[in-house]
Amino acid sequence: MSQAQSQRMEAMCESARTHVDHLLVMLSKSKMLNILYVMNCDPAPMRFSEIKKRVDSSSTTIARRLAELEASGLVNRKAYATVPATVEYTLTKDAIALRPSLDSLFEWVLNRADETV
Amino acid sequence: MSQAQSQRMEAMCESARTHVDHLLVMLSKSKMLNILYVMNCDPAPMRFSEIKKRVDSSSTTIARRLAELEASGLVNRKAYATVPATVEYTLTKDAIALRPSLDSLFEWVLNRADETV
DNA sequence: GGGGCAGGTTACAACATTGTTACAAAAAAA
DNA sequence: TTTTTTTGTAACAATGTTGTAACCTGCCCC
Repeated sequence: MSQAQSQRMEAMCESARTHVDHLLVMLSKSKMLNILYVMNCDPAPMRFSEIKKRVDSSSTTIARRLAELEASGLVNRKAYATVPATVEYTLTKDAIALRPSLDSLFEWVLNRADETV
Repeated sequence: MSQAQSQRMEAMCESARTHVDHLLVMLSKSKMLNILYVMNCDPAPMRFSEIKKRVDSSSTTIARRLAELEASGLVNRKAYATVPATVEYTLTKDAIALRPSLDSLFEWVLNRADETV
């Protein structure tokens, strides 16, 4: 392999690593797993207030997380011009692909919590 | 159901919820998923410096995370009286049960990172 | 006019987390 | 003797994150 190729490959690995890091940092933010989980449990579009209620956090945090998820292409946001406003969130195909992992992760968490009680 | 029973059940749910919360908060800490992942990838006991190198973080953070994992019964710590000190960490049975979830989660992360590159 | 609703945004103070630096201990190596 | 190694810990300043309270937009209802 030429030095140029090797450098390109290193750059690609570097890039992939930062993407992986970015995803992990995002997933590690508070309430992020909670949000993904409640949205995964119910395939129907979910409104802001419903997510907030199920996740049990402040509007600010929920709004921040949803914005981050949208920016990363994991949720779609659809606003309707009703009064009062209606906004629906749905998981994208990419996020739905996370479902088995999250199911299995939460199964583990719940099992563990059961045993610890 | 009597009121007393109902109260007991609520308390249990409450307790389970706090345990779930506690686990999720722990899993959401920085580098936590990274550590669990690198330890899951290699079933052999792993030394502090090796974990630090693979996860790429400061000693302080790695030490804090490992202490938290040990306190939660997810890793075992074994110190040998060698010079200089040797300390080995291994995942407990509980943590190993997390393996399929983590594998699948990281597969998703890596796939997603690939596509985004 | 005043109040309410959904779905936020903004500012800010309080709190939590991070990395850095310095330090330790103990024996072997230089 | 000084350095090196491993595995940390302590203190601290810098940085990041959180919730709260206030506010906003429409429009409808009283």
